Amino acid sequence: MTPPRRPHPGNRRDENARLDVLHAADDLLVEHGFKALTIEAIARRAGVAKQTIYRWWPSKVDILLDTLIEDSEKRFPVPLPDANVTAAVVRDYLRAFSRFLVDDLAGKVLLALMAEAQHDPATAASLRERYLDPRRAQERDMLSRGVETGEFTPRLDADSAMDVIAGTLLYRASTGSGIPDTLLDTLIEDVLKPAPNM
Amino acid sequence: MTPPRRPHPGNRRDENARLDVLHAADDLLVEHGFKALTIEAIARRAGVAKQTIYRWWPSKVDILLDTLIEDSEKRFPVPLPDANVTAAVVRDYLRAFSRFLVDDLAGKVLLALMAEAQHDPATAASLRERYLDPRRAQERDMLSRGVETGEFTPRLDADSAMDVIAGTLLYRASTGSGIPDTLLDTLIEDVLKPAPNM
Amino acid sequence: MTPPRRPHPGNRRDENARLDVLHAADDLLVEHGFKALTIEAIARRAGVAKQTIYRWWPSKVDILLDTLIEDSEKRFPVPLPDANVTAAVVRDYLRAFSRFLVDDLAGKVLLALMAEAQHDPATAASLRERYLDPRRAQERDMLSRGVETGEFTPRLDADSAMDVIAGTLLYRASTGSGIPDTLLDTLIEDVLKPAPNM
Amino acid sequence: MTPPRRPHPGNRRDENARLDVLHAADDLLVEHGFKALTIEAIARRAGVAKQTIYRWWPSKVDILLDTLIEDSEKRFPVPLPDANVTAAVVRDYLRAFSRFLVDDLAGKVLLALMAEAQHDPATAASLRERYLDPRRAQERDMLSRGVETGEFTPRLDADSAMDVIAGTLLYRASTGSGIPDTLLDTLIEDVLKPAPNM
DNA sequence: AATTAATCGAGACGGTACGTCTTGTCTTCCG
DNA sequence: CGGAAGACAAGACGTACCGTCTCGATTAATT
Repeated sequence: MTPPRRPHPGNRRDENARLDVLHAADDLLVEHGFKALTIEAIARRAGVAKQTIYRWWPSKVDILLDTLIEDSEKRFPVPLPDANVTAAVVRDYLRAFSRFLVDDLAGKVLLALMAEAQHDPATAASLRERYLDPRRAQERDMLSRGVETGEFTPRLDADSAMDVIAGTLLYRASTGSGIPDTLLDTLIEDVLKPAPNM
Repeated sequence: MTPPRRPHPGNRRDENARLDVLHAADDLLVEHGFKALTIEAIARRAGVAKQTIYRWWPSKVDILLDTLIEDSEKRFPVPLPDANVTAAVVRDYLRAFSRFLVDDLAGKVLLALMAEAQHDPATAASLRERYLDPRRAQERDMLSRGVETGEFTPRLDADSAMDVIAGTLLYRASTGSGIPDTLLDTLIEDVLKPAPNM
Repeated sequence: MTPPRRPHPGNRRDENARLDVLHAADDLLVEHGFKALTIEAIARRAGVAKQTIYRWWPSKVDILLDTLIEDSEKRFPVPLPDANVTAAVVRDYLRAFSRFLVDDLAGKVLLALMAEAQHDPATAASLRERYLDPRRAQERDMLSRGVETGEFTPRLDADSAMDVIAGTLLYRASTGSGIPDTLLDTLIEDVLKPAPNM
Repeated sequence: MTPPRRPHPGNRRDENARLDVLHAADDLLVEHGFKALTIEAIARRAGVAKQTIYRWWPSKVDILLDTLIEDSEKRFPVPLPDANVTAAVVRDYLRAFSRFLVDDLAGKVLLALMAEAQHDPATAASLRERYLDPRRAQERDMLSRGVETGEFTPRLDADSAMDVIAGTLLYRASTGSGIPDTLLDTLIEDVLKPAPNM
């Protein structure tokens, strides 16, 4: 009588449901903003029962984190640990990051999560553990190697330097100001102080 | 029947009610976070009717903005337009700003509003118009005068330079990392490039 | 600058305000029903301050009672105590009452107050004291004199007989069934049993 | 966290909640009157969420109607269509109705709904469709059969006769006058005119 | 004439209830 | 057992009235 909405794969986790939820959350965030991103709305849009969401994700923040981690890795991977860290490599990485924040719809997810982290300690913890800290470790490593090879001579430690750069880019992106190449280049010059033979 | 709990000032706005709401909102934000900052909770805590809040504030964000504007002016006023802008003046101003963000409970209001602005365009507009833009205009003016007198020789325009500094400080504060004086000093050195006779 | 809204008669009660309130209440009841008859709506419509209403009337029910008493006296006065009570006199009185209930907008006020009396004991008391009891006393007297002169030979006492007649008419009016003359005539015949030489 | 106060039967309607609401509404009406019968109060008393009430009942009137219909059927059922309609049967039915109105707490529900119907057309429609019309149809049938068998010889049609009787009884009950047996008996005599061999 | 006293329109106030929405939990039934 | 469906208790949303109050103006009667 009732048409089967979706083939149930039995007692294994339904990969279709998982993807539907991820996409629904992403779409809702982009289309209607974080305020409209309720569990009910996601379930409605994904054609999924609320319980299915609660079963697999502790909160809507974790849904976004899942998509953010996947997308970040695709859009602006940190250069591999064994790569040669030249000034150009770092600049390209930061440009990719800037484009992710400003032009990429997936970048909105990061901005939204950064904001939500300010409102909710649990989000702050998840975001830090699953996203910020791992990436920062890679970035710190990248910069450190650049410093070791004399490519950069920053006055700040690698972590603080990354805070200056990331903080500036996030601030510009979050206020909708955009990030011109000249701004980023000057920032790299002033903070990282690359060797003149760049 | 019910004893009057507070003298009604008639058909003029009740200053007591206004202050009670402001303080209640502030306290709730600090004690229980932005998530607990509901109109109902503010009304309950302030001993005020919900309608009194809706009558005078379009949203809870505007309540926070009212407290933020007052507190900012008290805690870290921008140096007056006719003041002599030395490197020390700028450094002191930025230190006051840093302390506001890190140590002052009122600083949490700014961080919360920055976050909420990311979630809600209306908040973004209010925050920009009533707080960020006016202060930025003063700060830009401050820096520009310092540049004119040769006190600073930044490679960036005054606005971008302020974005770097503010973005960095806000990022550090929002992640709970703290803002050591050495970080701020180096940031000033690298970005604003003060004259050596500082 | 501001045009004077209404000439104040000074420290005497403003008769215009009184009439405006009465008419506003009446109009609102007829146009939008009892549910829309709020003090705020009356004040709004009458162009009067709420306090002016609360100063002179204990409740909105008393406003309606004021209009009801005036209108009833005009539309269907009880025959004077010294009048000769013939069957025709009684029938004419009851027909006037029926018309008041069914056709007259003022009759809606009585139906509304009867209903409200069921919901609110204070209304029941006011309605009884200021309206029902005085009229019933006159009606009882009217019937009693008709019985004394042999015009009627009811099996019930005057009060119960009036309850049957009034109850029936109010029920028909309140259900919107209307009150045909034949129904009223038969009711008089069966209950009051007038002398055959009517 | 919160211990389950009641076993959840899942996605089927919770019969316990339904009964709790019905009883809470009934109790509140009897104890504090119609004015205190708010959805919030019912929910509070029943230990039920407001949404649960709004999910199943369009308005508080429909809650009362549910209880009224059940109680009426129990307390004073109309004699079955195939029963022999003697004067005694009709008198007993009307006495049960009178007792329901005067002595039974459930009778207050009918009086309250009759009153509310006067204030609110939607209530009038519901009350008529779900209660008054069905019962009246049965009563009309009862009387008609009594007339056909010569048990009664009323001057009025069955419907009008019932209006006289019901109107009188409701009026007496609503004014708190009570309904003595002699009043009811005389009313039956005068209006229905039963055959003398009663 | 100056003062006093009451009325008036206006509207702020602390409350309560409205009907809607979302939360996270729980239960049923189907595949 | 996973998943769709959806009932449930809880509680916030923003609005409408309640009845009380205070304001500043206006006007009549009393100094």
